[in-house]
Amino acid sequence: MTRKPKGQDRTLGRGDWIAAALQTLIEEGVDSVKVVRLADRLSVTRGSFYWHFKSRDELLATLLEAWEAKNTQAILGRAEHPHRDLTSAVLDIFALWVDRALFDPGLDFAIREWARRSTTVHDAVRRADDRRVKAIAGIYRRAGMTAIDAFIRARILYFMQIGYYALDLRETIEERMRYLTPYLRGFNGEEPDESQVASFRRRYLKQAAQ
Amino acid sequence: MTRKPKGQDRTLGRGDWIAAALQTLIEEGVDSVKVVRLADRLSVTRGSFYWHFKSRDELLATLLEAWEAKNTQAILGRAEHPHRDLTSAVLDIFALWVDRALFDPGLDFAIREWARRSTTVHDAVRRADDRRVKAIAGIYRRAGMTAIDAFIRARILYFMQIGYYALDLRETIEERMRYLTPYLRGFNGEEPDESQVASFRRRYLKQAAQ
DNA sequence: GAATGTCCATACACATGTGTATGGAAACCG
DNA sequence: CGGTTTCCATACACATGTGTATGGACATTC
Repeated sequence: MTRKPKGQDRTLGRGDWIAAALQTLIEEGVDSVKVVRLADRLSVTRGSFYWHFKSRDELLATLLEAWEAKNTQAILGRAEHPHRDLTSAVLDIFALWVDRALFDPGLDFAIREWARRSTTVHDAVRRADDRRVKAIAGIYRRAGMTAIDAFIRARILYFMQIGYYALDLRETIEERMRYLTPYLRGFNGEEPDESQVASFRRRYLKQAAQ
Repeated sequence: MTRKPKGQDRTLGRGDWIAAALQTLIEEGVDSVKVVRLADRLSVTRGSFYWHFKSRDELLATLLEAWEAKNTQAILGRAEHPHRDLTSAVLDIFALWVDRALFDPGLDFAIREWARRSTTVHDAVRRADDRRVKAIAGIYRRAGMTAIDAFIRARILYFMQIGYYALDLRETIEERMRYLTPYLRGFNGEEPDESQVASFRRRYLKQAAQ
């Protein structure tokens, strides 16, 4: 067994196990995050795992922390950033839903599914959802709505998107870009500025083409 | 072993296994629908199961059929029924979301979670979602909207509710009844008739109190 | 009331999963 | 270059799960 500390087949670290576990979590759910399978995937035996981790539970706790630290920030950052009008603010949130580099729905949903069977995870998800909805409500508040209307509109926007992921429709970018205007009309209760919609559409269709 | 064909501890049938499996499915997900555990739950051994079913897969297929045959009908029935105005039609849909006797979100969501790991189930869920959205779109069509606007509003209403279940908020009926008016305003883009809202609220708060 | 059918217990073979104990090879460090 | 540390293989004990084979107890039927 040759050791190459910085080569291709260098030795494994906690990070490698976590990365493999995150992918399995997203693709197959928590129940499929098994130590044996990860070992197979990484082409080592379980002996390695139990050197890096105390137990499977410790790995799972780490996965939750990784999600908590990362996935909510994208939403908060965009929602709290000041915008010149309501349309551009909501389009900025839409960008999260179509750009996987900004927000990973697979991870978010895998955690959410896990949350249904673990109170610890459930509580963590609830805190995250609260923060996200509050941040989006700020957009409608700044557009001049009452606190309650802003809160409800934020819920509709956010819940609808979570529902979209729950449905697991697997539409193409083109399909998703088709109905931007009626969505904005539905969410905001006002007619959107078509030039902003068009430029948003162009931008993400081009990005997807790359 | 005493046999009492019509007594309390009568002999088991397929239906008993299916009922137990459905409950486990809802409470713990497909991955927890194990033959051993069902046998424990029913206080028999697995020998009984393999008399009634060929395999675990056969049981799972039966669960999907049970859902397909039942849970979509509630939505279609309410949505296709004619109403005197938009508010009453949408309130009639709302009733589905608050009354577990009409629509079982737990079952629906358990199936949806299962669908993420089985293409057969995924296809079945997709067909059901299509029919549901089309039916709700009919409500907005009859209220005079264009086909596209009706379709998008139906999506927002339906997706938002699926998202609500995905969030697994566990609110009380009182909390859920609090924001009816702003929800209707958000969904329909018009001011709801407050007397209709009030009577809806009274009706379901009273029902919950029983 | 003997044969048949219905429902379930028991025992067996096998697969997959967790966690522990132990030792061994490469890398690092003095 | 000998000792220590780092990382992993191997072997073992145990738990949980599926599916099969077989026989036994009760009920039904003729």
